[in-house]
Amino acid sequence: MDATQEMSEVYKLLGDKTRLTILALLRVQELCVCHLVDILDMSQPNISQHMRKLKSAGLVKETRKGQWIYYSLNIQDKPYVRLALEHVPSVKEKIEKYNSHCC
Amino acid sequence: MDATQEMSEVYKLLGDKTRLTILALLRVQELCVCHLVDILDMSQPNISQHMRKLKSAGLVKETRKGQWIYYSLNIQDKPYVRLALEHVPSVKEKIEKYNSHCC
DNA sequence: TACAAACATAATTAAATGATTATATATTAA
DNA sequence: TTAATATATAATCATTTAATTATGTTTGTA
Repeated sequence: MDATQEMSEVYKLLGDKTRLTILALLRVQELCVCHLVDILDMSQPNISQHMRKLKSAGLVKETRKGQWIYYSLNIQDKPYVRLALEHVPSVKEKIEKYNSHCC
Repeated sequence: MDATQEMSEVYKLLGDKTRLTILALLRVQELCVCHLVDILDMSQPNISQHMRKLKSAGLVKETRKGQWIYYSLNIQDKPYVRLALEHVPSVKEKIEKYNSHCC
């Protein structure tokens, strides 16, 4: 797959409001699925499916912490994704209440 | 429509290899439909449909020059689109032969 | 060990999307 | 005015996609 194709595949992933918001949230801090379900008010399987796509594209990575699986950004090597996320409106206020506890 | 939604709509448009290439080509110079048909080796209606989407999202504008309709970028007010296109692999070699004539 | 919680996966469905085919419109040239 | 060229639009079709529903897997806990 050529580079332009790869870029368009990534933009396709950003081309969904839910996923774009998830990535913007993860730019603030790592989060587990239950956080995302709560913040975005969507079903758990729906969030999981989005995370699977993001993960298989290499945009996020996961870390299990006991019962919870935390997702974080994995875009060091994708400067254009970083730039894209820098332009997404702030989501910090959506996230602050989750700083210390899980669901 | 909120700003994040708008951004995701734009990324959805970039999330197609044909359209991403068209935008990269237009970054080099304005082009008419017949150029794009020729360069991308796709059907005229197909290109026209893509141009309609790009135009209705405000990413390109058109100028009629006699028989031909030239498209050009219209992204002065969309810095994140400019940044995105700066990272698309160069398409200059695809375009050079069209500098002076039309189809 | 048994149960509950967190998450993933699979199957299904409805809607959106890209491409094709056919046709219409507008401009230029004979 | 007729024909040809460039482009747009409409209709159709196959594929993809987001979401839901149902079920499976793993981890922690009673």
